Amino acid sequence: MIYTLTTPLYYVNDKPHLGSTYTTVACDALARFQRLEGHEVVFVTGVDEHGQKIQRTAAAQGISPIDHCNRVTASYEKAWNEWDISHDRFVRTTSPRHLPLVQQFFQRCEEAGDIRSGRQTGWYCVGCEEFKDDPAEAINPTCSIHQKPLEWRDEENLFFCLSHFQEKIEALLNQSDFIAPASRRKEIQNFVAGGLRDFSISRVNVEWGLPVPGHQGHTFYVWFDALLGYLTALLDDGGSIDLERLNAVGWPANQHVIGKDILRFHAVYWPAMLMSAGLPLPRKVFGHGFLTREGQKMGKSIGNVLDPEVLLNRCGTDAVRWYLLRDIQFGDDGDFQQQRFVDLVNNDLANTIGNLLNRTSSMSRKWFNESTPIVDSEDSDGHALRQAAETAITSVREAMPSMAFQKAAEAILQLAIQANGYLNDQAPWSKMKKGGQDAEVAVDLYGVLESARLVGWLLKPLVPDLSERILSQLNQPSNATLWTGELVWGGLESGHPLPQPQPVMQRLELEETL
RNA sequence: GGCUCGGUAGCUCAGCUGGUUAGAGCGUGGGAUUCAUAACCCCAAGGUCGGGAGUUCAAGUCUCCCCCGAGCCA
Repeated sequence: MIYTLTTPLYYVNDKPHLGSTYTTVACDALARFQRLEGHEVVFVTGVDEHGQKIQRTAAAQGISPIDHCNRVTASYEKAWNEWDISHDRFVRTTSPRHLPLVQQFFQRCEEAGDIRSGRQTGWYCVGCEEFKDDPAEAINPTCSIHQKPLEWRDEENLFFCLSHFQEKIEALLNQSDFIAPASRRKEIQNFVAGGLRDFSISRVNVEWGLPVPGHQGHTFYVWFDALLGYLTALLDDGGSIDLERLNAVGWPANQHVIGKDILRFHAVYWPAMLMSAGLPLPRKVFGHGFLTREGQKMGKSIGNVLDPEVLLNRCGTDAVRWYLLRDIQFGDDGDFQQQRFVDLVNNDLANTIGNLLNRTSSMSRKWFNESTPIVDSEDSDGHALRQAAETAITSVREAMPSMAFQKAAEAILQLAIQANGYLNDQAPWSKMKKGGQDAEVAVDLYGVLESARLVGWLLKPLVPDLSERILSQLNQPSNATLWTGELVWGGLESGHPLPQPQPVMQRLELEETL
């Protein structure tokens, strides 16, 4: 049973910004979790490269569209590589494999009687690649999103008969778990209730697009072509491009993770297209929120854009991943606040977790021959921290599948906090001073080290690098592909050598504003 | 203009189907401790739950009106 997960296919207008990084990191955490749980995962990401906007952006730079695409796409690949994203597929809509898939899909829709031609006249925004509803007699209307003048169009287009799917789409949206988070459902339902209108899926005079078979001069509308990239990605396993193969390679997707702005395309247009082509529907569409910065929308005009590359180079993946996943309720809008970012990373990662490991490992080495203490299984099994550890494990496993990263992170932190508290209560350093209580101290430290080992494993999907450093500090192999066998109390070996402790997480000291 | 989602401690937010003195984390102040990354632990101050009216024995939690913010559609 394959677990298929997708990010949006990002539009290659510019290099990745913080928003696309956020989405991708979140998907990465989920993908890693599902793999550790034993699922065969296909994690898809990629880029959407067609459309008039790309054509014009390239022209403005005096380069060909494909050169522009190659350049921007390379920046995505580089970024995901640096962020250590564990995607299985990276699809490009300019890939030669994509064209036959789009044409096959289109033919199915055409044969199903869901394609018609029609005249489309009206004001068009190239930025949105959409016709607007401004009245025909409007003089110099502008797009409210892009603040750019609309262009008058009068052309023959092919239309997808979305109107044929009114009832079916309504029924789909009535399923309580199709759109997540639930708070976004009504907006889409109301949109659909207003009556679905056919939408055009081809353009004339846009050369930078895939040709529509049997319709000279038409290229596919970017959205039609882009959504199909998900299918191309799945078929990109060395086999043939054949829609019949889809269910063997991971379709339907378990989850499309997207920004809330493109929820309509994924929850309405896309399912209808799939229905027309006789293909199964994705199980869930998750529309997450947007990030602001210090309470303000990020934008070039305000000049407050936070570049993920700067963030990465200055602070590292762990810090940023942790902050984004732990502090922002995935689904809701979130605000990036630098001071809070620094505070949380230092408190949670460096102090609570890092220092816990550091202090305990240091004690254990000092008093138990540079190793973990030797305890018998009875003492280990009945350890005071065992319950806390098992609670944390259960919570993480419950929270992660629904992308409740915040809950998972809190559960892990809770275990570390309890272990720190336990140490302070037991005060092994005092016992050692008094003498004669080595056996008791051994049990105390074993339980804390074991908790740290579990924290290390539980952090793996969220902050994989830090996880590895924690486990290696405990002299544990971290290369297991499954964590089922690891997430069991008592896994830490008695009398196991411990390396000289090194801080696993540096405190962030940011003097400057990033 | 219609619709959707928010408005709870300085900050970010939890508060399910209405029910004891409204919670957490961060920040701030104080204390304790020394194993540790000036760390960890404990304690404290701090809120008329956007405003108003209503339903109820009882409302942050339900109804209506208004104000503010974000977004979707016009």
